[in-house]
Amino acid sequence: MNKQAQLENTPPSTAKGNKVKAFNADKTLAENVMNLLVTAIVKGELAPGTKISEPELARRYGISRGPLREAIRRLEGLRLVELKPHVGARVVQLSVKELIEIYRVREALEGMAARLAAVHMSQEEIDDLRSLLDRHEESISQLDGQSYFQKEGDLDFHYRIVKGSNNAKMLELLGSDLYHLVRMYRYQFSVSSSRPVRALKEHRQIVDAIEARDPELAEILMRRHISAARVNIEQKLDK
Amino acid sequence: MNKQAQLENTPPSTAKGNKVKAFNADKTLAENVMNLLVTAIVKGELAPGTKISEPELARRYGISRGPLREAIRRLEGLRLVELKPHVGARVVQLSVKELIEIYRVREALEGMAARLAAVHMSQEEIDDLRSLLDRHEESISQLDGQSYFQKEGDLDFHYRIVKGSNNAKMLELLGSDLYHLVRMYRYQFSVSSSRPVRALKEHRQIVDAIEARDPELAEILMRRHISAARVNIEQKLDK
DNA sequence: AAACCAATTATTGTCGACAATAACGTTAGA
DNA sequence: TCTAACGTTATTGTCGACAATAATTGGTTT
Repeated sequence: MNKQAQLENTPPSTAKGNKVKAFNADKTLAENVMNLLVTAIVKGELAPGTKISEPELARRYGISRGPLREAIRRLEGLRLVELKPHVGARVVQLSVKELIEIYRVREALEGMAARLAAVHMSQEEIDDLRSLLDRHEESISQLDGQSYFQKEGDLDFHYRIVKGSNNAKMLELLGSDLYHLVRMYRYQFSVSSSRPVRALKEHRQIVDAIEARDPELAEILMRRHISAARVNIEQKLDK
Repeated sequence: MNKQAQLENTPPSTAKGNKVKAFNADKTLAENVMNLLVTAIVKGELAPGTKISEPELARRYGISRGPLREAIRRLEGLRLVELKPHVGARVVQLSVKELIEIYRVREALEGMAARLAAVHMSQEEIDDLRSLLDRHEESISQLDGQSYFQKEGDLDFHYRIVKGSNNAKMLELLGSDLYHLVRMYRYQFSVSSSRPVRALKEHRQIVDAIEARDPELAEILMRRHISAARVNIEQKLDK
C-alpha cells in the first residue's frame, strides 16, 4: 500500500507536528485525509474562516501535498471550504442567512422525502423509527433534553426518513451536501433547539402519517416541522 | 503563468493527440480542464460509461496528471463521474430511474423556488422572464418547437426562477448539481419533450402567479409543471 | 476445452522538486 | 507619520518520476 504504513511509524518531523493515526489502510490517502478534515471542520476543530495551509496540513497528516490537494478539492464539492485560485482554501463561515437558506431547502426536500417515505418505507423501517423516537424520549427526560437529542439524534431521524424515500439522489443531496453544514452549524453555535419535547411530538406525528400511508399529510407535517425549526432559529439569532 | 502559455504552442506530441486551445489564461489548469470535461461529458463527447484514462487525457490536453486528477475529483463532486479507488473514473451512466429521481427533487426544490420567487423577484426580472417566453414562442412556431426550446431554453426559464428565489443554496444545488445531469440526459436521449406548446402555457401561468405575488399558487403550478414533465418521461421511456 | 495460476503490463496513487503567483516586510520619499 | 514602491519570503500551481495496485496475457493443469 504505497507508503502509508510507513507514515504512521515515522516520528514527527517537526516539533509540534504529531501525526494522525485514524488512517484506513485500504482507502486512498486522499480519502482518508478528506474524512479527517470533514470531521475536523464539522466539529469546529478547524474553526470557520481558518486558512487551510497545504504545507502545514501535509506535515500534520504526514502526507505529501498531492493527495491533500485532492482532498481539499472534494471538500470544496461538499461546500465545507471555499477555494480561491492562487490564494488557497478557507473553512466556510456560515452566516445566519445561509443557514436559513438551508432550512428552506430542507423544508422542500424533506417534505418530498416524507411524502415518498409514506409510499415506500417498509413496516420494519417504520418500527425501527418508532423505537428510535422512544430512545429519544428517554434521553430527553434524563438529560432535560440537552445534548443527545439535538446534535445527532435529530438528524438521525431525518436521515432515516430520507432513506425511506427510496430516492438515492435526495439522500445524496441531503446526506452529503446539507447535513454536514447543519451539523457544523450546531457545533458552532451549539444551538440548543430548546424545543425538544415539541419536536419529538412532531416527529411522532410524522411517523404516524407515514404508517397511515398518507403522503400528503406526511409532507405537510414535515414541512411544518422544519419550518418551525427555521422560525425558531430566526428568532434566536439576530433577525 | 507557469507553463500554460507554452502548452498551447507546443506541437502535438502524439499522432492522434491534438491539444485543446480553449484555455482561459488566468484560471488554473485544473479549472480549465474541468470545464472542458464538463461540457464534453454533458454533450456526450465523452460517452456515458466511458473510462476516464488519466494518461490519455493528460496527453490530449497537454497537461500533467496532477491538475487533471484535481479536475476529476471535482467532477466527482458534480456527480458527472464515478470514482473507484485504484481502478479509475467512469462517466456516469444515467438510468431512467435516476432521471425520475432527479425530477422528484426538482419538483420539490423548484416548487419552493417558485414560492420564494413570488416574494423576492423584482418587477424587472419578471419582465425579462416574460420577454424570454416571447422568444420561446417565436422559436416554437418557427421550428415546430424542436431544438432551441427543449435543450437550453427550457432550463433557462427554470434557472431564472431559481435565481429569483434569492436563495443561493438552492441555486447552488440546482445549478451545479442537477442541471448538468438534466442537460446530459437530454443530449443523451435527445428527449424531445413533445409538449412545448403545453409547457410554454404552463410557464406563462407560473410567471402570472409570481407577478401576482401568490407564493402558494406559484409553488403548486411549478410542481405540477415538473411533475407533468416527469410523467411524460415515464411514459416515453420504459415503465 | 475450460479453469486456475503466474508473470507481464498498464494504470492509479504518491512523492519531492521547481515555477509562478501572492503576501509580507522593509525602505525611501513626501 | 503615512504612503508607496521594492525586494523578500511563503504558498499555491505544475510537473516528472517512482511505488503499488489492478488488469491482462500466456501458460499449465485437470
